[in-house]
Amino acid sequence: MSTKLAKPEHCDSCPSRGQGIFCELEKHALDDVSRHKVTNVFKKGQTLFVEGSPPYGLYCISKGNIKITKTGENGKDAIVRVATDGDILGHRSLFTNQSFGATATAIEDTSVCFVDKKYIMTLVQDEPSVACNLIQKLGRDLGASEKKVASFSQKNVLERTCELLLLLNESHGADLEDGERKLDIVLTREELASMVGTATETIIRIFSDLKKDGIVRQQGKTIILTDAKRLIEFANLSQF
Amino acid sequence: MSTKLAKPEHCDSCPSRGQGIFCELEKHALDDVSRHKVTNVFKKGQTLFVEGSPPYGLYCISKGNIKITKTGENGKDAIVRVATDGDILGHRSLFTNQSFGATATAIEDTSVCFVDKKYIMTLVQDEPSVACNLIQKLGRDLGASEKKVASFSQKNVLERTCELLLLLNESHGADLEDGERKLDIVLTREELASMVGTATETIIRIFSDLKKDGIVRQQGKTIILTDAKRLIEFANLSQF
DNA sequence: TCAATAAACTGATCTTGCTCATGTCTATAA
DNA sequence: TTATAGACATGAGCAAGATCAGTTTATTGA
Repeated sequence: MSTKLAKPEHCDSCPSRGQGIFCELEKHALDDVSRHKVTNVFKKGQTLFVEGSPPYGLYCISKGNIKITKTGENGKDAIVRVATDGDILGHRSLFTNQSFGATATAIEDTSVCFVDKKYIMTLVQDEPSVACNLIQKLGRDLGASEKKVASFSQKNVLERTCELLLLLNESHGADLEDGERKLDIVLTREELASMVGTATETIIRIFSDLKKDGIVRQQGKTIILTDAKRLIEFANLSQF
Repeated sequence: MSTKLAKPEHCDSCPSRGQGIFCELEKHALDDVSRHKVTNVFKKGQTLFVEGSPPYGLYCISKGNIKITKTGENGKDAIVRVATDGDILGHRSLFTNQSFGATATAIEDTSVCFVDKKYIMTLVQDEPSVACNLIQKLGRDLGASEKKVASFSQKNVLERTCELLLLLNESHGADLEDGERKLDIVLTREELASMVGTATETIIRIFSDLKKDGIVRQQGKTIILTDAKRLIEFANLSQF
């Protein structure tokens, strides 16, 4: 990881400007947000916060990827969500006055802005657009989560794996020549397994099958979807 | 179902007053909400809305229970959530401008108030307390949903079943003599199965085991938890 | 640059829970 | 009352996927 991550001095120049919850704010209001934030770069593997601890504010991802995990009794982690550019973290716990329900860990070097709890609370009161964007973010997260719950009830591991690849395609996919799609996120087999809710060995087996069938291929650690259409069939999807 | 459900003329006299998103509104503002709502009683089995259709407003449950289901390719339903007194429905789709991601069906005769989309949107803009309560509701729902995702990844069917019973205890439990807890919601084995994400036969087997072990018993259709402590052990829970 | 460690992979075996088949019980309607 | 349907229950066999054990291939770091 030699990518140098800039520490944007102002939200205006944030790589994720336009996607965050502050995107509709007027200039002077955004200036104010800028003054109240602190930017930090979290190295791959570093944790932003840990399950069970109380939230002190809101985390906005400027550039990078963060995994949100819940640890089970057995010690195995479940990745419930991956947050990327423009996504926010800690909002759920912050407004429900609960301690963090999950742990946030950087998957790669990621620059994150932190906004103090007190400030963000008043901002939500004063700026309806921020509240609305927050509601939208939460709504989308909830929708994604409930879809996941349904998948667990109704689909087998292969179907869930293909579904995950399609979701990663939506969030991290980039066009390649030949209509191929490159997933701009590096995940280990273990991480993929704990996103799908299966054993690492099972994910490995499924991936070798998908490679044999010419549906995915790999360029180093990067996954490339060569045949997204067949992936949709495999995932057994209706509405998307 | 001979229970006569009142149609409250004013939100002030709503059985779920104090739990809803309007609970912090001043009298005149609540009067205004009352004027903009329509109350309906949905008979057991009736649907409020169907997966895929567009939302026209917000549903507030006055009294009763509604199941939120997603239907899979196989035709089997997954119950992703049960909404009860004071809960709202349709908020997720309403603010994300998506069509309904799931179907809402009355589990029992339930009285539901409907508030028009346009009105609720302006209300969220004008009344920070409504926005905040909405954020909180969404946050709690998201927390519950992500906990469910983790359970699917990490727990077996028995553990998930016990976890469900404990959740139902939180939301629908009432004290009985001898420290027993009565679950004030009637669910078929099939419904329980689609909440846990397993086959109906499996839930039946697990319930007969739990009965044999003296952990639950039944009074007609009503489930009674006789030994909640052992249920917690069975569910393999850490934080609750 | 080589040792140490982590990640990726493969095969064999075992377990959980699904499916299918069949039967009982209970409620509701004719 | 009996017919019919839906919910509940139980057994047997099977399959998906977990676990365990071992090998190979990348990464890292001193």
